Amino acid sequence: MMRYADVIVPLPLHDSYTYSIPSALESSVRKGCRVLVPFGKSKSYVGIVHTVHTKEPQGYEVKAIKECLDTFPVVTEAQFRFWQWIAQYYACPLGDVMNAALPARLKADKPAKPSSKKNSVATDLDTHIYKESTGCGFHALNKPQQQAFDAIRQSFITKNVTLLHGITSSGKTEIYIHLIRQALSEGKQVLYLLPEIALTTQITERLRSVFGDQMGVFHSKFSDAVRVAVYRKQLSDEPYQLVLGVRSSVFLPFRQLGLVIVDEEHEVSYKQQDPAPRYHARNAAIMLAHQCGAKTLLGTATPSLESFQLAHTGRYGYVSLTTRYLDCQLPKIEVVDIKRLKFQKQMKGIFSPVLIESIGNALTHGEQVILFLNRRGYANFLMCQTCGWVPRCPHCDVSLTYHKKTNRLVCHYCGQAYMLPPSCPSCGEPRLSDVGIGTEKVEQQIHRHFPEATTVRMDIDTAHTRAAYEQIITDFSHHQYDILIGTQMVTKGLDFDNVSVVGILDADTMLHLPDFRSAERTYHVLAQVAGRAGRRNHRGLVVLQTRSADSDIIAHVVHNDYESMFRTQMEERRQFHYPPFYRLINIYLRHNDYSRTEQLAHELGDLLRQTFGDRVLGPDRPAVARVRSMYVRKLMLKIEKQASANKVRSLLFDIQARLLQQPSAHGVQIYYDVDPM
DNA sequence: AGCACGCCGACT
DNA sequence: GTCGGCGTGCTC
Repeated sequence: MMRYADVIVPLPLHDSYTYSIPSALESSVRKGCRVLVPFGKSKSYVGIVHTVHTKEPQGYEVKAIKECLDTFPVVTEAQFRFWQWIAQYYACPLGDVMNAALPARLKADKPAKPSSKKNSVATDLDTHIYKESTGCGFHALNKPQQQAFDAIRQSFITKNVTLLHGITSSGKTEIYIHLIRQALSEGKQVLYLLPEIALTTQITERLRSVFGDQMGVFHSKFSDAVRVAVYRKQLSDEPYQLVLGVRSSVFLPFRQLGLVIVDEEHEVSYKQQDPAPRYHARNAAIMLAHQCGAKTLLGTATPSLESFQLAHTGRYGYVSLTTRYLDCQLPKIEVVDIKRLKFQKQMKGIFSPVLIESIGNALTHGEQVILFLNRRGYANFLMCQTCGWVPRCPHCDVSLTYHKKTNRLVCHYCGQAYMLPPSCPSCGEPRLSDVGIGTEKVEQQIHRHFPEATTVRMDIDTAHTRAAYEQIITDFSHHQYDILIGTQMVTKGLDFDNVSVVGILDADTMLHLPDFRSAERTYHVLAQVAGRAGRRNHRGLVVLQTRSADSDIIAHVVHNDYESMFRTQMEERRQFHYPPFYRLINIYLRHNDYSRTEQLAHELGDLLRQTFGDRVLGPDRPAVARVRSMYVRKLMLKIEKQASANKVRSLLFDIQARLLQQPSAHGVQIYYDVDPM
């Protein structure tokens, strides 16, 4: 009897495609193998065999599989289960999941380039694989750590997920190391997840010194060849027992997964924005662990409200660690009311007198300083002082950021750079003034106040590659620079011994973003930045400049009072129907015609309201209402947490189908962002 | 997502 | 008369 294969192709298509299996390939084609299939008039794709069956398809002419690329499956049964969950929960096609899950070279129809490339693969790997494990060594737990370790083990007896809430410098990594060692000794595999920019050489080397060649590293900045090599090794009979990786490492094959560690679990960068699948790596990791019968440890100094809430209600285990390593004190946080100082004309540009004095003190004592400002570039934007005209990106509907060094206007959304107009195109005024501050301007003003100080900037512009990023960190920790000026990037678990002062230049922009999470995020970021200050036996100082000196959040940060922040924020979330009490689904609608976009968005809104009533918000213009010349509208759905996610999804798909039936809905794209950040 | 097919404007 | 613009519709 003729055999057929349902194949997943790496395209955003909802249907599965059925091909006939030529008799010559009958023995090799099975579930999880890659096959080369013709698709359309002239193209071929590498797809993954999903099902093999004998049911002859009706209504179209079946094409045959051209080639089978594997003798053994490259996607395991467990991975299929996980793919299916991602596709269903995040409302996206399996093809999108396949795209995210497999390194590019596994999806290429030509095998990796021969000989010359092979060498570079080998050297690439060598740089990431150390010789031998140095065994246990320079790593006994202190008493609080040992207690936390025991409590986590105890908690895992009854809970699948445990939250480790440990303040900065409490030595969470040591605890992870002991848990990993424990799991490995039981023959189990461990996945250790870190946010992209927290996966530095520092942490890699630390773990490498303990686990040697039992550990593999999976980073998106590694070459595709290295990623394929790690993927293949995980499929082999001798997989890495420990994988240290970024969010996409949840898609690696595991045989005996026993423990997943999600470090910095509160990090919003775990949630993928674009493209689909828009998955949350922390939540996906919890599901992966669940499907594999493994345990999950969430670690952070500042838990997300979601995780803390689940720990609070007993769904997750909860272990806290409140003692700092080597008893180094938490820094002193001095709040500076820049609104008042501005009024009294005491501000020295963007610096308060206190900050200037503290920086000066640190420098004379040979200590280092970190200045934090969550905006890169020179100025926020330019504005014509006469008519108020502001340069905007013609493709993306956001204002352009002025970069002084290159004398260009840059769209921070699509990356496009523009020449400065010689005069205001709207009224002809020859001078445009800059509004707001960016890291570039901070650096310039620092040079004015401290001409002898050496400075380095860390933001996407200076640290766009992993190497550049690592270089800045290394140079700064070797005191090649006195002052580090940076965006969010400087907040990520970096430990510099010699930093005595941290300046937060403007806590307000973050706090006033039009986003229900802005208060929580501000707390996370400020608490993490503050944790960078302080040396062994030497209390650090944080100068926190703000226009909202009397706001709750600032007080919570100053008193290191997570629980009050939690209570205050939870009350707001409850009142305004936000997570963790409600589940959010953003529905995006995209079209290249302005009025059609507007009209269809309203029609979709009406259809949604017929089913979901006032759980529907919008349509609204999203923060960026036009991307690459497509108009975008956003609707938001707020669903009670206890409602069935499957029911909601099928209702959504019904409504989408009804809208797309109309001839006027031609050329419209609809996509979902489940649990948006 | 590609890629071909198709139906209208400016060229040899 | 034909070349080519990119709108639209399909891919097992």
